[in-house]
Amino acid sequence: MDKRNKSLNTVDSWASENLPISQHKEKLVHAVRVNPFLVVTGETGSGKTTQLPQYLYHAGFGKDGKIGVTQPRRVAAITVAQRVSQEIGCSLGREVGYQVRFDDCSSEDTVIKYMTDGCLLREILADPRLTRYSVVVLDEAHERSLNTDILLGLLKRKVLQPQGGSSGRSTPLKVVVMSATLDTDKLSAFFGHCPVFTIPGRTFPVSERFCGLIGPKDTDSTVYVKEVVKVALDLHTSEMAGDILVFLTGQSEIEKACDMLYEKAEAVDYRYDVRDSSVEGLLILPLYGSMPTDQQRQIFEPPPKGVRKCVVATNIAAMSLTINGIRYIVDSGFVKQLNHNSRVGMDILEVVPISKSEAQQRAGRAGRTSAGKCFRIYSKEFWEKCMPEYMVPEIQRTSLTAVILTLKCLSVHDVIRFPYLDRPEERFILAALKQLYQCDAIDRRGHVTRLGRLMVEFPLAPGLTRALLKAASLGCEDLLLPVAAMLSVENIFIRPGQQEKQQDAETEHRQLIEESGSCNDFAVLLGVFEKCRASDSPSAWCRDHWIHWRALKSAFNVETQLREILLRLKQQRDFPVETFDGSRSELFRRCLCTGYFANVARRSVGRTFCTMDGHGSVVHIHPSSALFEQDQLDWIIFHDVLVTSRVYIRTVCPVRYEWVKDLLPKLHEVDAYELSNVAREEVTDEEVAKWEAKETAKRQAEVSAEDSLKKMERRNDDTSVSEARARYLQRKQEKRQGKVP
DNA sequence: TTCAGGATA
Repeated sequence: MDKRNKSLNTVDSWASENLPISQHKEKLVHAVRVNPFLVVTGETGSGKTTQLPQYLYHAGFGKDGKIGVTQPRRVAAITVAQRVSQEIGCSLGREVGYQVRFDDCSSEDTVIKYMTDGCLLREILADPRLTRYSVVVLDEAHERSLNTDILLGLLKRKVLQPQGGSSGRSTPLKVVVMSATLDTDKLSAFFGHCPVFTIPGRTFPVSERFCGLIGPKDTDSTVYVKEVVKVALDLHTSEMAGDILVFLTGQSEIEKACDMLYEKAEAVDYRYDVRDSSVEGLLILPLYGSMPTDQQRQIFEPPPKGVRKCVVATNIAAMSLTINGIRYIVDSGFVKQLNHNSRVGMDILEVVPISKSEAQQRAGRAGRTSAGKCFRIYSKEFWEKCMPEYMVPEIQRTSLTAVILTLKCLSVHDVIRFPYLDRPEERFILAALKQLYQCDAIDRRGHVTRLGRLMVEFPLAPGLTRALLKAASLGCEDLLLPVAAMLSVENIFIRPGQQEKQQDAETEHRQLIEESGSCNDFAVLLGVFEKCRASDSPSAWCRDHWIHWRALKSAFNVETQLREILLRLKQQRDFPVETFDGSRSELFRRCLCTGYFANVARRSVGRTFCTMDGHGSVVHIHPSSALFEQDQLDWIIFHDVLVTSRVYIRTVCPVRYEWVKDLLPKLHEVDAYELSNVAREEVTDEEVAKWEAKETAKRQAEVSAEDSLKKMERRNDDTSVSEARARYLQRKQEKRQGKVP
């Protein structure tokens, strides 16, 4: 083992003493002792993540309970726990441990527990008062992950509620929120203007330059690949030794840029054109999430002598990976972001400008080991006019269905007035409530049903969980468990960039579709899962069929986890049991209908379909589907929507009208404001019974399908939300005046 | 007639 490796693995005892945070040790411990809430801010390199929990541990905070520290990402939770266990001098999993999905490395002895924010949220479901913790530290709060945002709101409430003997905790829970950026005033105000503790960072200065190649009018994102290449080559010839990190948006852009870099570097011999005589060549390396890990090794190794390394990466290099030796940054100024569009009720992957704080974080990647330089391809004007101060937090961009169910299960009934640090748009919350009502997770008054309590246990989207539970009640969970697992991992079908290989892959995939023996994409997924698992060499089977082995391996893991959860729940006495008389194919598709009936579409003109969710969007079946170019379809359900050149639906299954017709009224009959439980105390059981009787009568009156479709479309247009609110308020007022019995 | 940024339980 060489020296470099050794120094990476040993913990130098003086290092932690030398960190910027160490001189604030006593003050920090005191601040936690006297305040229920504390905000700690400090740049990367301040040592707050590794040191603060240790200070609290040595100060005795671990005597009354654990010190829990959350991270938004798995790797961070694991590596920080490793580091801290070495510093304390215990084996990992004893006094210092971690817990992430599929990997619990903690024990009864564990006092400092690092975990993902999602893990802590799960723990709160089982133990709402967090009786096993004395301190909870939410780290990286500035990243504003969905789970951290929910935890912020929950912890704000938990600590303010009176606690004592009966609640199972002797001392009040302490909450520390750690954030890197300067937006700490908002966090402090959120927690009743709690104190903010600032720790100076230890990073090197990074000079920033706007190259001005992209201005506010350059909305066409294809330009930035070319500009980024130009700037990277310019700096290669004009700057002193040091590696380059280029930020781009995605795999295809990165591959394009790498091709161009190679081409140009060959056309002009850059080895003889560089300012620094110690730099001879350029090593170009792509880096993105779905890249095979064996190809990533070179990225983290120092380049050969005389060679400058140029890593072309996605945001993965800004968030979760650190590459040593980077001195130069080339920032495209863009990122791909999944945004929920509630007007069409779909998620759209968009290329958007990054925020100023993200740009600063990207620049900071050049100042980890020495002073660096950041080249931004956009103009100062672009910075000022197009880039927001902070990123829109995840909670305001994504589907809230699963999160709202979690809140409801934690007795947060009025989910609209929950203390959000940044409130999601009301229509997003209402849409989530509606979806939960549609899959029977909550009742008309917004209360969690027995089914909803079962559903919250699964780490899946509620619609998929509903289909799984339906199958379980019918005793055919073996059909849905693999499907649920396959749909919760990344796409398993490989689509290579090269034309020849692409055709090869397509032939293999078509073969798999035919072998599944049915025109149903869900059945294709089930077939792939079963065939691969049954083969002698699953990894070779994947290679032969152009299937992502990494994705399938993780699907096997997820399936096992889902099966364990289901087994546990099935032991409950009141687990639902149903019977069904029909073919296996029909059984399978009817289970899917139960979960996905909100995603139902009907044939429209030609090969287009029209969604029946009230938006009435025109959609196309994606060319990768088994149902693509099928002419005999009428009603279909689908798993998700992809908006690119057209609105595509993927993972499709044909259904019969009789299977969905009884479910369809549920798509439009409900008043979403009632579900939010704004006026829980005012809605009586009798009122609900009357309302339901009225709805049944209305349903019976709907004679033809055509009729109900028209009604649905009318009721669910853009004004439906305001109308619903008006109806609700009117009823409330009438009730107050005694008009309604 | 196609194109998946990054996470998470």
